[in-house]
Amino acid sequence: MLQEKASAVTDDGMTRVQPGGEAELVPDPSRLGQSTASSIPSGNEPDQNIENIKVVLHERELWKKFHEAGTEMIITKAGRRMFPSYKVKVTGMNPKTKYILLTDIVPADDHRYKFCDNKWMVAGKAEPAMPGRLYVHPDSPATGAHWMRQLVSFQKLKLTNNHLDPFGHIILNSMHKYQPRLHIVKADENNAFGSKNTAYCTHVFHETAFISVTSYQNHKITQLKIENNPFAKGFRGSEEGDLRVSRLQGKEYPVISKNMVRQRLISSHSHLAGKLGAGVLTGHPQVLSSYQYETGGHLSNSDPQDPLSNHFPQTRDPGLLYHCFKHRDNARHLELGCKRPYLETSAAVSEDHYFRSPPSYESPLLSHPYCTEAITSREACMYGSMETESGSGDTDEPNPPSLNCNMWATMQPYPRYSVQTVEGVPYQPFTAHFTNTATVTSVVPHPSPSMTSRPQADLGVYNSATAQRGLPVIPPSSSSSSSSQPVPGSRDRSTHPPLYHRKPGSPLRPHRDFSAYPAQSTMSIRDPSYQYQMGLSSAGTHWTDS
DNA sequence: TCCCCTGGCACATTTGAATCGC
DNA sequence: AGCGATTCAAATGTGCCAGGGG
Repeated sequence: MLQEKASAVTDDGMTRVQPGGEAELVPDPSRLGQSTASSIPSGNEPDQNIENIKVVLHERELWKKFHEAGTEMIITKAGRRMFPSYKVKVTGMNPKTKYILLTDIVPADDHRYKFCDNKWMVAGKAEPAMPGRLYVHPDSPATGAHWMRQLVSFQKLKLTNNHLDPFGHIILNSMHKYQPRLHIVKADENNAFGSKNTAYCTHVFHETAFISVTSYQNHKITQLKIENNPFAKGFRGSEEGDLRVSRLQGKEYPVISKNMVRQRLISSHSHLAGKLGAGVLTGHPQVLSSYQYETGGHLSNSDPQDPLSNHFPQTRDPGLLYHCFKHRDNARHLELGCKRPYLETSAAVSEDHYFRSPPSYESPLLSHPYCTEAITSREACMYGSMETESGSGDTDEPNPPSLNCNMWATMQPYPRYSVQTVEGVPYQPFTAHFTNTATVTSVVPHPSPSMTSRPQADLGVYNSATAQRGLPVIPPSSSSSSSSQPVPGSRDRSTHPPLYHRKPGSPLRPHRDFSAYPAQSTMSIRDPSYQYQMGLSSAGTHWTDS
């Protein structure tokens, strides 16, 4: 079925799916100097150019270096930036059309990893996925000219392992593999985000996959970070990362860190060298399109160098792309579960916050308005959706200021989650969840036995204020972000983001653009049924299944 | 005992307000 | 008064480490 409707695939594995269901051939992104980005345009305006948008990963070579070593990203309770930071160069946009750029980070597979013998190995089943969140670029929405004018940087994005993170950081599980994704949503006035005409595309750069850690496991990664991250300059200097420590401790001899000892011991006894280049990656890429979910097929990786290329499905069904939403109700079978190290401290965050009783799977993210304190910051607009539900009072901010950023709830797609496709179902436009609880709830999938322990919250577009007022609010632009006001008495701008104030004249009035969402057409941008990812590699060179 | 996480630390960079000169 | 350049303290980001908990 899906295969029959599959779009044409280019000889390089790159496929374009026309909104109308037709496929067109596009150049191999790698040949264009792009990373293995994939996009699946959506919407019903074939003459619009969202399907022609090209995205190039900035500092791809650096990303590759990390990828080859097995990228690790530190996650902390307070939130940690990614390094390398996620920056892209976008071309092919309509200069006058407004777009929203956002990223999310989804599990790359359903494994938990451990660093053993100087390589990553599967250590078991993944913890239940964290509530998905999106990071909306603070410039959003902005015209294509704006996006194409310069690099689009998501460097302010922060990762946390705090399940109750109130700051909108992207919540991840430690020792799990993740894949960042970029979504481009057309949001011009005639094609308001969430309207029937909404078009979007998703780009995935396989070399940006990483394993989240609370402390670096691979010394190679540590060194790469120190060498390349300006903020880590203090640890530079020959072997002197260690020498510095020794100086600090008033010792004449280098102090070898515990980690280094471990690394070096391991190195000396392992066959790392042989494995490094082997590309032994069996952690299956799981941030995959609905096609894979549906067909179990594999999409070819557009990156010919990626050993996992042939793990990706090549078929894509534009029809599925457009109408999956309702199918999800029947097809997404979830068993909610969640590691909750922080939940236990909060009575308000009850179990059912994470464990919704089937069959009416209801994402806690979506069923409970995000209503914590303002999570907006000067730059970051990361929107969560789950933390506060009815227990919003548990946050540190007793009186949450109104939130002017959108809240985005995301879900973590896993390939094994099947998405039942019903042919003939009308196209369901991409609809951001600037909706109230009821609306969101109405569209979340129901659990099924085929899906286990994977809370798949809808990728809703949430705004705390919106959730409370029922009015959607658009993310602030970066220009307006500079006008943000710090929280009085707050030293930590990251942990106490200032309220956000949109400058007059900022593009797109939120209410105009987002208030008219058809409640019943809400869908998830991260709903695998709406995702088309190609060339997604799940791991670095020595991320291996046991 | 091992693994993982947390909080504190020192250092470097970034940011923005204050100051100065034109 | 307005503008741009400079200075400097505060804020922020970073990896390392000791210690704690499961």
